[in-house]
Amino acid sequence: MSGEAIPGGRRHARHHAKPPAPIAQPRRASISPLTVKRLSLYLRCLEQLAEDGRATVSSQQLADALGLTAAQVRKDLGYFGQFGRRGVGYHVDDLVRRLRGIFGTDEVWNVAVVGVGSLGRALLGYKGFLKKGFRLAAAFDSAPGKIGRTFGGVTVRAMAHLPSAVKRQRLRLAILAVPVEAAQEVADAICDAGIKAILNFVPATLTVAEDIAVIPVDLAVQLEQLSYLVNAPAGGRRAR
Amino acid sequence: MSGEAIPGGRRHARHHAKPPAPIAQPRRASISPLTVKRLSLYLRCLEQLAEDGRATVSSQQLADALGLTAAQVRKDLGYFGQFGRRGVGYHVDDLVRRLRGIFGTDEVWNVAVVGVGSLGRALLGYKGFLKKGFRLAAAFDSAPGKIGRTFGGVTVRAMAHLPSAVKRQRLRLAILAVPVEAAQEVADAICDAGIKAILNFVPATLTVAEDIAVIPVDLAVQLEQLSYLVNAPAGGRRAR
DNA sequence: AACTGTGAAGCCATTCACAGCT
DNA sequence: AGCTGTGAATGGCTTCACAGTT
Repeated sequence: MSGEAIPGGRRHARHHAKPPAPIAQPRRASISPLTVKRLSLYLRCLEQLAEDGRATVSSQQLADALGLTAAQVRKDLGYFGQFGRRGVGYHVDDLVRRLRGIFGTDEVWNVAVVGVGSLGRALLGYKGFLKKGFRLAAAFDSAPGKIGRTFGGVTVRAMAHLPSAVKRQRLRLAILAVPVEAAQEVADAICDAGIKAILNFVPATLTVAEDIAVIPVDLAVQLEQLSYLVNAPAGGRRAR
Repeated sequence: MSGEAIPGGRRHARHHAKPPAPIAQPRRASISPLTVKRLSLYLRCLEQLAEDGRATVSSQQLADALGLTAAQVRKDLGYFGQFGRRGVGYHVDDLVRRLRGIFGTDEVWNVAVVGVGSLGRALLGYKGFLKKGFRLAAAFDSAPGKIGRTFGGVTVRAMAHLPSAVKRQRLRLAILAVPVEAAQEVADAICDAGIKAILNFVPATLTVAEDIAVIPVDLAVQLEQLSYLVNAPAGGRRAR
């Protein structure tokens, strides 16, 4: 009811490589979500390395830092181009730039926070997003008592203002943090307003159009994963 | 590098079914984390169905509600026992009970919140965890200004009290929400105190003993996944 | 000598398809 | 007839292993 059959479009004419590759954002061809998730971890790690002043890093070092294999690091990066230099490794600053290009976070994305309960407020107060290329730039709620109040420098507006804000502020991402009863209705409004992707903190499965991306973050589910692991007689531990 | 080589034991002499099967928590044999995650979603969905007064549900209906296939639902459940009745489906209340047994959440788990910044406070204020079997029962911080204050009915204590609280309150899970610089140090303290699993909100990879489970929840990473999907010229949308 | 990039192999997860209950 | 439980087939992700580059 959501992970629809993928269009499965034919695409991607493979033009053969160029040695170091010109700019970021090269070929594409439906990359696994697992790969994309690891890409985020590579980026986070590389940003740390850059801050520490490291110039280059090998796939093995990256793998060790994240609990992966060197081959996997190379393969993941290989889907997007040839970013390394044989015998040398990857240039940290360069790879950071390329990864940001892949995510689009070389430019700042404005993000809407919809639902300003305690979680929404906590997110508005977190200053770490900007460094990663995300600015929580607008907040919406339906409670009259919240509208007009300011959290983390952002003034809460009525839901009715969402569509115009989407255009004016070029909002493409929304963080959904409303009560579970309201979730689907609000999600519909968000999509109608022109938002392209939703980070869903609500413990409910949203039904949205095919071209809207949704990533669920259900904290109770995460705790359950943990209690399973602790409860399990045998079996694997999780990484990190 | 984490998902250790599996024992791979031969086991499970197939003793032919017992109609409804005795109690929950039957066989086990290193289940995929992906399966465990879906199990949480089944449970969430079933709890909703139970609230709505539904008596039975088929694998197809469950699959439709979550964007999966009926075969996958049956296979996932099949790892843990024979919970359904052919020709009928699954009894909702029964399956809820069995799934809770698998997660261990038929009893309430006390959880420690370590780091009472805005995110920690928001979590302490969220009342939805208890219904899922988790009680945020203790909070710790190192800032003198926070110690003694109460959030969501929980009084913040100094980190030094963690070890005794672990024993007294039988804390096995901790939510880590401290600043990134302190994360590894605090994680070490948490593990020393006897905590068995960590929900890690800090954007850093923790190094912990093999027998400690860690599940990372990096919100910037999640936003990056979304921006990738929106940025991507072609390719799949995510579910939910 | 060090290290990347990448086909091929291996492994794991999902889907298929159907036997077996109700 | 309806629906589960599960081997077998399929498909996808990861690891291997090595050619290629610095």
